[in-house]
Amino acid sequence: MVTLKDLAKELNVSVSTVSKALSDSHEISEKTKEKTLELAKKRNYIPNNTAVNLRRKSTRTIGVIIPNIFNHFYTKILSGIESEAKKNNYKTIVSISNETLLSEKEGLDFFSNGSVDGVLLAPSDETEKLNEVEHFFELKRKGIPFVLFDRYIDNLNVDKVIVNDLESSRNVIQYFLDDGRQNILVVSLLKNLKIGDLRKQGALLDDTIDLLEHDEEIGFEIELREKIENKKIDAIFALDELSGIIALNLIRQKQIDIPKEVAIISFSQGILSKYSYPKLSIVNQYAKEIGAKSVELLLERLKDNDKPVETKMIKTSLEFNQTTL
Amino acid sequence: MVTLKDLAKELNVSVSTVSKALSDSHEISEKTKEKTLELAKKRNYIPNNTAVNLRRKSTRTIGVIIPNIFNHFYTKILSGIESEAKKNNYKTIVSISNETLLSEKEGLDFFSNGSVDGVLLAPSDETEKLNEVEHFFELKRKGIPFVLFDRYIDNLNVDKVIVNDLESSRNVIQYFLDDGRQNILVVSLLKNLKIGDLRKQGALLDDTIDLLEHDEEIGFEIELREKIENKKIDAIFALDELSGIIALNLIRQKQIDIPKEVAIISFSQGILSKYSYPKLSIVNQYAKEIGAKSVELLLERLKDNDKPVETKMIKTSLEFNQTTL
DNA sequence: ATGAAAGCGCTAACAG
DNA sequence: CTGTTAGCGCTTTCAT
Repeated sequence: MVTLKDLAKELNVSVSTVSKALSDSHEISEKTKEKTLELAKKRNYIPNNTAVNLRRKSTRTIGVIIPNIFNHFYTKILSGIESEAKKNNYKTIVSISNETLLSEKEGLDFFSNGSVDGVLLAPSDETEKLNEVEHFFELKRKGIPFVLFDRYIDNLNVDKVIVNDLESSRNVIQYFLDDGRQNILVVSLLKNLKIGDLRKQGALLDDTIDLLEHDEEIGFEIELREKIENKKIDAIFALDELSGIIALNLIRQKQIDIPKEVAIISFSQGILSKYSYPKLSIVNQYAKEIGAKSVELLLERLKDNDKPVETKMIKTSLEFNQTTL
Repeated sequence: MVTLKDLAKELNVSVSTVSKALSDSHEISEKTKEKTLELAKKRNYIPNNTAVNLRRKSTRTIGVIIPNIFNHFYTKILSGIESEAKKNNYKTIVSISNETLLSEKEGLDFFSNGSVDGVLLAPSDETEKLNEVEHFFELKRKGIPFVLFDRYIDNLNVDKVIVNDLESSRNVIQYFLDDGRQNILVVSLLKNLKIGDLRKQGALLDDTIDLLEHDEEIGFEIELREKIENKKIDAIFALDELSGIIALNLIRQKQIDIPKEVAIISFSQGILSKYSYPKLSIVNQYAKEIGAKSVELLLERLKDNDKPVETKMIKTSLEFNQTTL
């Protein structure tokens, strides 16, 4: 590894001269700058990031804790975070909690030790279910700037980016009703998740609406099959993509006509629903925006730690597809 | 931020005593250790990672450059990398190249400045197509340990983890032939990609086998539709998941019986094919293993930079599904 | 225009 | 058992 010292020695100048020359300081003569630049290039000099960070007391890096990397929704958020961060000359470092509380805590510990300037975080399933939130409060106590996205935690007074789930759900149901559909079934694989709560609340607009929720795919499919066989249903609203796809496939398997006999709409972020046949109509969540907004909020917080806490809401949109509606 | 110095002052001992006490050194008395630990906890002391890294000249961090985070194959690899790294007490930092040469280079630059101990890298589409590989050789010249995975680069003498694409393809075709299928169509959306080359090579076992490749979904679908209408086909082998799904949906749309009239097998990593209807039969690529093996190779390289370069091959497996075969 | 020196927070060799 | 000191590589203030 070649350091400033090495260059200085070879150029017969001091370390500080080299440092200034490389950062194009006006204090240094053009001639010296030239020579220095040339040698730096020749020797493949790269500033040691660790040393720079230590000196600057900033890393220009954002830590991201994400529950699940197999969920297209989160990869899209991640991609939004990445590009917004890059735009602002920040790097991103990702820790995947795999929906476990332990991993989430480990990730936070790692991020708390000066590796990053701030943290973007979506709590894991487990964290939500156990409602174990002490580590978030501790993070705050430690004074580490962070932004919560997608999922939320009660009473935690930090910057947040959320989605208008409740309202979106209402809109979907209203759409079905306006379309003359009377026997609506709401399905979900989000049992016990806070995020599911809001969607559910919005969906159960009146008591004619039936609900089937489960926390596991196989069981869900079995129960759904029964429901479809035993009950008249003319519309299905899936609160998550997976239950939407499973419902779609089941309906097709039963040779039930979509959308004439049963219409389907699902919360989704695109990948499974895009390549399903027929294509699902979806409630699009603009995951990229969620990521970008989170970065934005964090950078503002980094600039001014005293500014009042903010909550940004990202609106969903209904994306109709005539083959399922 | 609370530092060793702060603790030392408050405890009326030297910085080094505190440092040693916190790392449970045998040189320090139990009493001092206790007191120190207590205060550290009370003051929420966290060692500054940047300083530790600078001092140790190691970051215990692996940099990963991945072409595409929306591809389930890569997220699976990433997950394999993450857990294997964690197991070895290494952290992971991810840079997404979005299949562009520029991003890939930027990622490498960032990783070259001491932020990571070594790099895991899958070249982007663009890099492969342009065959622009100078930056890899430069990385090697800089002496940064790295491992190539999934995609490969000619003449680049580094550790590699690859998949036995060629052989797998041959096996699939052989399976079709043994099954009495005569009119096999090979489809692909991997046009111009090296990885596609090997699969193609293996698939075009004899000249009765027809090929349709494209680099874009819409065009692919149009041509495929024509093919299916004009030609007798009793088996389709898709060299990538997307073309597989598109073919599947098209066949279903045409009311052609699967698998009686047409059988389908596709290269895949699970997500789209798992939730397709009917489920696709696939060539599974064991993406997690690819990730884990890459980490393994890198850690070995980190330990001994002089050990001979290695290439690990991860074997695929055929996963049959009676509804498509 | 250049250099000396201090210091970011930590570890570790060495001294006491 | 504890402390002193040097130094990781860099930036920056303050001489010169």
